[in-house]
Amino acid sequence: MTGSAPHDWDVDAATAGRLQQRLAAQVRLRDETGGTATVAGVDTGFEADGTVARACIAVFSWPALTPLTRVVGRCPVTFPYIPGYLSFREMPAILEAVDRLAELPDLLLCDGQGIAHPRRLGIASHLGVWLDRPSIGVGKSRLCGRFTPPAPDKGASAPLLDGDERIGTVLRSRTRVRPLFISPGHRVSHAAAVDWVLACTGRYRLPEPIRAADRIASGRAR
DNA sequence: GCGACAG
DNA sequence: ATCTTGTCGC
Repeated sequence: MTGSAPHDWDVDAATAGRLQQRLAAQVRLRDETGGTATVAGVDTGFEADGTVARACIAVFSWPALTPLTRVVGRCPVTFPYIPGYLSFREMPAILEAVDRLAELPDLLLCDGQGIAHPRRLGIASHLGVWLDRPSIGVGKSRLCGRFTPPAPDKGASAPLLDGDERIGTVLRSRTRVRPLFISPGHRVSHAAAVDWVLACTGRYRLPEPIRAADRIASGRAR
């Protein structure tokens, strides 16, 4: 469907790191989400004792946010969990799910980081570049970067910094909840990334598309 | 050498 | 991520 080299997943951490550096150079931070008509949530869970990765992509219409379709992809796990290399563990299953989509969503909200990553290629950026699609990283906790806690009110935010470089936004998606770590994945700006997350968030901490994907990926819904 | 560390 | 009951708070 998209992508390129067949086996960029069967590598060791050192090779994966070089691959991340190379792909990070392709990330664009200009907002290109203008004509968005569909927004998808992407999340991965595990089954068979953590032996198999199960990814779900839940697609919604925009701006009505009506559920349109959802697909699931599975793949044997071949890469261990190493902070900073998450995409090499989960992307194979995500791409299996992508293959089951009739058409690519206009915008992808991924569970995990975008450029808020040591080499600026968290899973949201990796997927966005791979599919050449706008993507946003929605992390439930911090991987790297420094920040001052944002005010407790919904919408309050603080920049996530790595030295003097801005790599994301620490965002209070709901009043008095633990903040989310938002960062551009690909073809989205910092500001647009935050706007999209807030626009897709309803009564809960996580945006609806990700919640929907999460319920299925984690195996507690169908 | 000593912490930190997405899911 | 996943293993797990009750429990605290809105």
